Amino acid sequence: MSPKIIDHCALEAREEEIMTTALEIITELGVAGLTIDKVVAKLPYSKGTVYNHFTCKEDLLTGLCNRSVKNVAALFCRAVAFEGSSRERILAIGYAYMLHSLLNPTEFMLVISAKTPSIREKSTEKRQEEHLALESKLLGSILQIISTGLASGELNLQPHLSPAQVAFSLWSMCFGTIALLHESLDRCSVRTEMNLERELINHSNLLLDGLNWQPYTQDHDWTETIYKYKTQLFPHEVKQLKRLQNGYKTADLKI
Amino acid sequence: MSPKIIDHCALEAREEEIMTTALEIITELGVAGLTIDKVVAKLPYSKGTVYNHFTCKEDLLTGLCNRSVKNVAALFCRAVAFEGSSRERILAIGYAYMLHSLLNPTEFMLVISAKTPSIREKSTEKRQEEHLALESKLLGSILQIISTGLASGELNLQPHLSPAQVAFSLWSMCFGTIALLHESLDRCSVRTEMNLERELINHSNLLLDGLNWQPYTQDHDWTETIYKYKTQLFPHEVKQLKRLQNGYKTADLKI
DNA sequence: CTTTATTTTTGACGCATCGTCACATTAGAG
DNA sequence: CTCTAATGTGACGATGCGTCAAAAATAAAG
Repeated sequence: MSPKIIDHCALEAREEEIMTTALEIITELGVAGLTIDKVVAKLPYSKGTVYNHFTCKEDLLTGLCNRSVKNVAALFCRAVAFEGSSRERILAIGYAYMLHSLLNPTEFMLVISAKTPSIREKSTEKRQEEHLALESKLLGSILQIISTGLASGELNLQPHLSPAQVAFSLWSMCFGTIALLHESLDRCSVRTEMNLERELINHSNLLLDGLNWQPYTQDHDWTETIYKYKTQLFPHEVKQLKRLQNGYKTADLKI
Repeated sequence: MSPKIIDHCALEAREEEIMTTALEIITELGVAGLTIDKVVAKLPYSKGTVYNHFTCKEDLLTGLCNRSVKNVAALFCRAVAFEGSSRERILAIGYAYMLHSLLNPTEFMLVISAKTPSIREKSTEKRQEEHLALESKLLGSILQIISTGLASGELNLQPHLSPAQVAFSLWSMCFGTIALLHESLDRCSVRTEMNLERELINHSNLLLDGLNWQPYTQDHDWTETIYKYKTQLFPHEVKQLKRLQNGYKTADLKI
């Protein structure tokens, strides 16, 4: 009677494998170069099997995007646990977001792509919901820091602002800054002169000063805080990033 | 000798016609539903002619995006000319951006789409450059207001911040806020409760307070300023928006 | 071991869309 | 009217998507 029932674990592993292969192709050929046929060609499975996991190309892209957001969420959790003032921890969130975007430029771009109607329109309801849930998790980390800031008195909200609104401001600020500066990596424009790390910290500090989140920018040595992020909070990621950037440099010299 | 030589004006008019048709299709069927064949079918020209104007679908999308940015630039120019303090004028920029995004949701989405690698990768160098030039124009309007703010003493930049950096912060803040809240139009999530106008004003005010751009949020009646935007600066656009929203409501009721 | 019922995989196929290119059309100069 | 070069046309090959009927795989029952 009872026939082959596939291990749920094995299924998930394969889904992971498909996504990894897709990401390789995207990194190599760009999002536009991604083709289900190419994915299948690189994989020991057939097209039908891939379509058992993802209903269409767009669904696959949303899946990749979600995997990326999961990684961001993990970084955010570490930022929440940073030993320091609440303002140091909220700044660490932005720093984590930035690190992630620099370490995984392809995946970060996917997050933007996935917000695009042409992709949203076609991907599964299920994966859409997963995406929203993951984003809520991100906001959750931010809200957590906000509430400890409120509790400690370092942050005093003006009456017309709710924690959710503040969390949203912080998030959209990070998103906008990173999204717009990311392009400068391979394009020349007004933004070329800009440095993502510096701009993000500046922009964050402006907003946090505006919120009256203490200590103010001028009352604290933020360089030192950032040094702590680099050495204590995200040492592994920073090392990886340096290796990546040196790799690029060497590659450029060879040309 | 000299054969049929097409009027430069006529050429441009036709390009405009193609873009308008494409936009109609996108509004109706979404970006994913856009097909060159569909555009051609709606047009009295053939496919070859369309391909004389745009090298591929993506190039057409970038063209549409640029047309949209041109309209934003026009609104920004009006914001710059607003009679009021420099802070009122810089806030008007964000308000203009928001109005545009609400009035032309399809086109605003296109701006995000056009930043997507899959589209950028394929569109013409020429149109890419045009896009950057247009963005510089937007930043130019912002910079103009910043410099009058500096001249009047209402804005005092901290030494580590350049006007360009401030302009960039303002731009990315607007972009991020609008981009992330725009989705709420047709999706339910944490953000549903949020109101784009209120959030954008809040977020702008936080940032401007952080910059010490006077008058501060609590020292001025911003409700009145926004009333002026609505009645004096962008009366036509606001009226159009109200009509649009009423239209939606009526349409909903019919279902 | 064979049978059977059921799940899973397969890849050829039909369909849609893309972008091209050889040919047709057009408008003015001779 | 004829010739010429710019412009327009749409049939065509190529590519990629998503499906589905058939094949393979699996595990319990006989």
